[in-house]
Amino acid sequence: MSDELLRALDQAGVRLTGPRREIAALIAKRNGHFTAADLIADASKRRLGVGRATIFRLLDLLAEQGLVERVDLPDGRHAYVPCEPSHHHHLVCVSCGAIAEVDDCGIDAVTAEASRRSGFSIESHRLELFGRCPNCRSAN
Amino acid sequence: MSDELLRALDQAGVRLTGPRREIAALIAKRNGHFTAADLIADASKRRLGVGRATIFRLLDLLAEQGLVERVDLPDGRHAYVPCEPSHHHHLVCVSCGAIAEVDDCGIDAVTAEASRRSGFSIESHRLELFGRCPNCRSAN
DNA sequence: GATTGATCCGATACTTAGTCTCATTAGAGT
DNA sequence: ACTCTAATGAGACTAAGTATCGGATCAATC
Ligand SMILES: [Mn+2]
Ligand SMILES: [Mn+2]
Ligand SMILES: [Zn+2]
Ligand SMILES: [Zn+2]
Repeated sequence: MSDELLRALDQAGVRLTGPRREIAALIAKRNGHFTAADLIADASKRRLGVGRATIFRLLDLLAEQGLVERVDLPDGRHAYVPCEPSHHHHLVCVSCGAIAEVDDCGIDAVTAEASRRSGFSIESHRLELFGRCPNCRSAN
Repeated sequence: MSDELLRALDQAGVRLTGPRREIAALIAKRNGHFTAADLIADASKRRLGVGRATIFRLLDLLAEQGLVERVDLPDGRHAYVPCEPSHHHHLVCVSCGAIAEVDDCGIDAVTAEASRRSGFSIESHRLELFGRCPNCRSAN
């Protein structure tokens, strides 16, 4: 349900407008990752009158709040996934686009080692794992 | 020097054309990451007559050969870094754009654990580390 | 060194993602 | 209900990237 997104937006002190409710519903209805273009297509299919720019604006806002996270697909597309606001990483199914979240399982040791070897101080990292989800594994 | 790129291209069995030599030289002259737009600007500044499309085409080709790798910057831009063809990851200096390469230091354990928890089979991963290089650390 | 054919080229048109501006609307606190 | 500001949709605009195509050029062969 989109209630979660809306509640979090309310929390963030921004207005709960009509278009935002509608777009949030579209996002909630999706599974796996989606692009801005997907949402724009959804919206126009349902004849919601929301403007293109409004969708980009809401995605930015949600990303700032950590409610949605940007994923760079291997093919170069920019997608988003609905998200817990805490730090974690994403498993992306290359077959169906399903997403699983994993929290840090040992990454900190890796970054510490990389820092030691390179002399860099590490401020942030991005780890994306690509593979096949349980469904797609058994389906084939 | 760009000789390394050219040798590798030759190895790959493609033609060593004039434009490719010139673009390779531009890449070799860069340090840190660069975007297609950077190269296009470099080329036009030097009045090389190379076409925009040729630059995109060579970047694709180099990326296929693993001589250059695409990095998705935190701000969403697509950049490239000159690269060893073997698997490894990149440390990106958020201040000056310098790059260091680190090979797998314990990532496999992380992906194995993520796979166990999620049921995904993991086929590939992408790890990017962002921070400050030794130069930029001491410069401030 | 000339011939030749596939590869590669630049020009140009096109598509798509994303941003910006601005006049109008509508949310939320009073 | 009133008000003031945040947010909206329309549309122009920019920038990234792709597709097409006739002409140039590389490199293998003779
Ligand atoms: Mn997430
Ligand atoms: Mn590299
Ligand atoms: Zn799947
Ligand atoms: Zn630096």
